[in-house]
Amino acid sequence: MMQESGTEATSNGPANENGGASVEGVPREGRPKSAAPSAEVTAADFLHLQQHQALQMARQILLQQQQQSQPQQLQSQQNTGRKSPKANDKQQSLQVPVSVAMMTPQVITPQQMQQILQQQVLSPQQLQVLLQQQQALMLQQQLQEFYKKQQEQLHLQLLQQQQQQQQHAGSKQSKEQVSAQQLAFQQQLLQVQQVQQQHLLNLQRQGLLSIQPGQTGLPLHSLTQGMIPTELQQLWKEVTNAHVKEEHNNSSSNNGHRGLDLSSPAPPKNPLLNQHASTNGQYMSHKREGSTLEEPSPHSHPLYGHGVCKWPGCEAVFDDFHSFLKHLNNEHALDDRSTAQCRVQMQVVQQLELQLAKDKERLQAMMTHLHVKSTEPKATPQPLNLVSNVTLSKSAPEASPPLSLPQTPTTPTAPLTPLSQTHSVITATNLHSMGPMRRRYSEKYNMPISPDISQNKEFYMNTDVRPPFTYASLIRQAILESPEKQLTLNEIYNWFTRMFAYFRRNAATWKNAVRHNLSLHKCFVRVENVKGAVWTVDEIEFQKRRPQKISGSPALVKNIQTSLGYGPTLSAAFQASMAENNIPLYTTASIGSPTLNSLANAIREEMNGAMDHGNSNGSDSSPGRSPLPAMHHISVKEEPLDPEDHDGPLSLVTTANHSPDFDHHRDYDDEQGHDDML
DNA sequence: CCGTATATAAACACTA
DNA sequence: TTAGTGTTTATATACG
Repeated sequence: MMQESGTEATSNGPANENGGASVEGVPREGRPKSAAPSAEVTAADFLHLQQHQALQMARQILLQQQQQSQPQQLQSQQNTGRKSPKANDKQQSLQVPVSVAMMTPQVITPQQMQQILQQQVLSPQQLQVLLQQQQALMLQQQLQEFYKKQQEQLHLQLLQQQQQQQQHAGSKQSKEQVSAQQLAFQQQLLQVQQVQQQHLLNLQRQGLLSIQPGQTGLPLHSLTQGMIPTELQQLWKEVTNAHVKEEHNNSSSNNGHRGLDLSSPAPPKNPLLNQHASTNGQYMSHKREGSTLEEPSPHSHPLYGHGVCKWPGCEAVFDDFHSFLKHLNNEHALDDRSTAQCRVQMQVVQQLELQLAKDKERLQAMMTHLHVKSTEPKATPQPLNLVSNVTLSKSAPEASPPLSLPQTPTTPTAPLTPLSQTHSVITATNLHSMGPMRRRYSEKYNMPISPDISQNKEFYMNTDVRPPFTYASLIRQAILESPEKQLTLNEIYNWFTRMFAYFRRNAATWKNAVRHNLSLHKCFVRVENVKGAVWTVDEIEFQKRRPQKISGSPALVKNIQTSLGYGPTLSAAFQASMAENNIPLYTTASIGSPTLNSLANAIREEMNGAMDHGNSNGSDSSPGRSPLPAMHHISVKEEPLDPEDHDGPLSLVTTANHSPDFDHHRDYDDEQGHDDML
């Protein structure tokens, strides 16, 4: 296992080495990473373009629906997307997203392929490339079909709605119904989007777009998340308005979107439902070896469908299953070619899994975003502006404006921190194989965590992302959150699984870790109980060990200890959460969250106990602020770069509530690119 | 390079 | 005997 994590950590690294240099990351980035070329902009723009087209399409349909006059001209909209200034070389592909098959590579007939293979004109590597191209081309063709179907479905659905609306023009329509309809519509859009992503994927695989794993995540993701929600919202508004105006009844419209399985969930307005669904989806993804692909059965074969051999690059037709089997054994026996093809297929699967993970994340983000939106309007726009300001004005010498912009929109959705983490994780390798939580929060101050704990909480509860806290921190929090400040081991387990999707798998591993931590750290005290034993937290011990951690930097320790008192690991998390709660989006959003409050209290307690001088702490009425000044101290002394960071948030606190987040966010992204943050 | 902190794995003991 | 709980040791990694 450990070995795994090691390699994974490495693979995670590439996420953003360059970004890491931005603020505080510079000094300690010793981790291995792959280079981070700069093709991302192109890829990102490409995706952007595709999304744009999807939206265009949707708009078109909407227009149609509302005006009921103009004919559909979806295809004509295809080339209206924007182009990246840097993407000149790729513009060709960018401009023809839907008809990529027209691009250079030509589809080779099975016979030709066989010939090529048999004559061994090509090296294995060349074969791979060729196969990839062929696969991509075929996929693209399929995708085109799918596109059409999607469009038709969308159209059909909307037409149905119109009809229903007309039919029931007299009756009244509940908002739930409207939203259900909208969701259905959204599902369709999502599907389109997914297809487009697959499309992009194909291009990547084909080598037409070179995107490094580490890079894709950030730009692509930020783009997708950034753009879709906002624009979707607009679309929905349009839809809503139209509906409201016409006052039609579409009670059964929900059924109109039966199109693809994805739309089935179509939850009326309950975000929890959505989250649940997505959570399940994540679970599904864990069983990767599972039934995602076709399962062999006595009468059918995964490589045999509709009378055609589905071996990559082979489309041989067979009337008879047995002849297919014969073919399979003869033509696709174990040899270099098959091995190479198998490797290619593995890559394909990997990519798809990666894509799936991304899409899941996006879905989650969208859900979260929508949920948030209901309670907290206009989260998206604000951060956006502020971010750019903050980023540009202060710490972000390296922050590329174009990137920071698209990034921001995502923020409100998925927790800043986690989101970025997710980026790296998902992008770099896969969700499940992250390295150990090495990254301690000793970098404390730059704990970007999320602005709103409740959001973070939700995020971690539903997203299979490793929380950026140490086991000790988590255990402590679990215990402190409990009414009696004591928990049994099993209760601690339950807390972990309840609060973090990540801990719903690999139970043996993390449970062992929990036990290990309980035993290892003096701060966890086992108390015999009537019915067994419970674990409690010895705060004094807990705080004791922090100085030790920091002791690494002798000169600073004093200052840190006195002014901060809190340790990197544990309180770091809390600090961050606190800080972010109070400072950023907090004012409005966080109030409702009990967890938040308890957390804040815990932190405050911790701070009070720990901060001897209390100057930083005492002066603050708000729990969130105290950490920051302290952090400032540290940063000034320990890391020259950080001050800027936190100066920013600090100064901004008074002025703008949202900006700090993003500042952090950016940092965090960098951080997380390198590591897991634990 | 070293020490510390953490994560992970695993062996082992104890107990219900 | 088994599963759960605790303890302990070993190893790897990140970081100061």
